[in-house]
Amino acid sequence: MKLSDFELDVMQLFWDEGPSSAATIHKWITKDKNVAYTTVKTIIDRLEEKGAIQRTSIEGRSIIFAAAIKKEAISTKLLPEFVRRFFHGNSSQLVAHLIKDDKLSEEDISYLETFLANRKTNKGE
Amino acid sequence: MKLSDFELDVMQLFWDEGPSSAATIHKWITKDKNVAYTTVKTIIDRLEEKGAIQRTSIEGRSIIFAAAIKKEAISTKLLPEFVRRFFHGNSSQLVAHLIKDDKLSEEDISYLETFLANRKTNKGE
DNA sequence: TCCCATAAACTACATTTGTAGTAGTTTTGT
DNA sequence: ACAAAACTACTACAAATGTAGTTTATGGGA
Repeated sequence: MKLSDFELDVMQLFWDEGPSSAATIHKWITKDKNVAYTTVKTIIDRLEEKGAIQRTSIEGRSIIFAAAIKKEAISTKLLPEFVRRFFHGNSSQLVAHLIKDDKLSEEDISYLETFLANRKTNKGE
Repeated sequence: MKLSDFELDVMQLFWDEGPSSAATIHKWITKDKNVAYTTVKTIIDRLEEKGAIQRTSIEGRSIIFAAAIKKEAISTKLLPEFVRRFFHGNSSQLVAHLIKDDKLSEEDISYLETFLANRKTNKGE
């Protein structure tokens, strides 16, 4: 299943906020960018057609939709592609890049160091 | 500058292999998927129009193109977006994901250890 | 020198994507 | 009970994307 950028942003909300109506999604989306309600509704229609979301119930006249696919299903497919494209398929280069660009806190880095150390320890099992 | 998937794949080759003709790029591309020469040429034309590549010389009747933008310029823009979408904007979650899913090879781990060690050495400057 | 394989340039076209308007319907406040 | 607000379903449309054919010109081998 291929999702566009906008579709992914909407899925984001279903994943993070749970089952929602088009109106609710629209409210969230407009915090970031100004789009008409019908625009969001169209994206939702397309997501339903693609099978990424499904109707779960009705509240008043509003249809409540919920994610029908897991976020991991998408990220697991896109991450390797991303790594392939920009880091020669080498995940460690991505991590190095994050460190270099100061995207990781000292705490994150300590954790990583601990992990690396432990991993070595546990290897001979 | 926004590049499509196919355009990114072609840029990949310019970045990794250096200045090339459309024919050469086509040869490389067809190792992965079967597309007509003209298809690749169209992508190259579009990349040129977008300013992502530029003509550097002519060999016989072939135009040699080369990347006009750095790979980092693209990854630096796309990575945060990717992290935002799939890891709540939290890079450490991405790292955790890589660790959990065993996406780091022995090589990756050595690389990271070296990288982290060097980083420590250079920190107090 | 002359022809042809080949490369560039241009054109084409279906599909996807972002964006939104309109028409019809139903819940709900008064 | 009725009208307004709001929500769905449908339609529209330009731009981007993936894909490739056609036309034209020319570098290079026979």
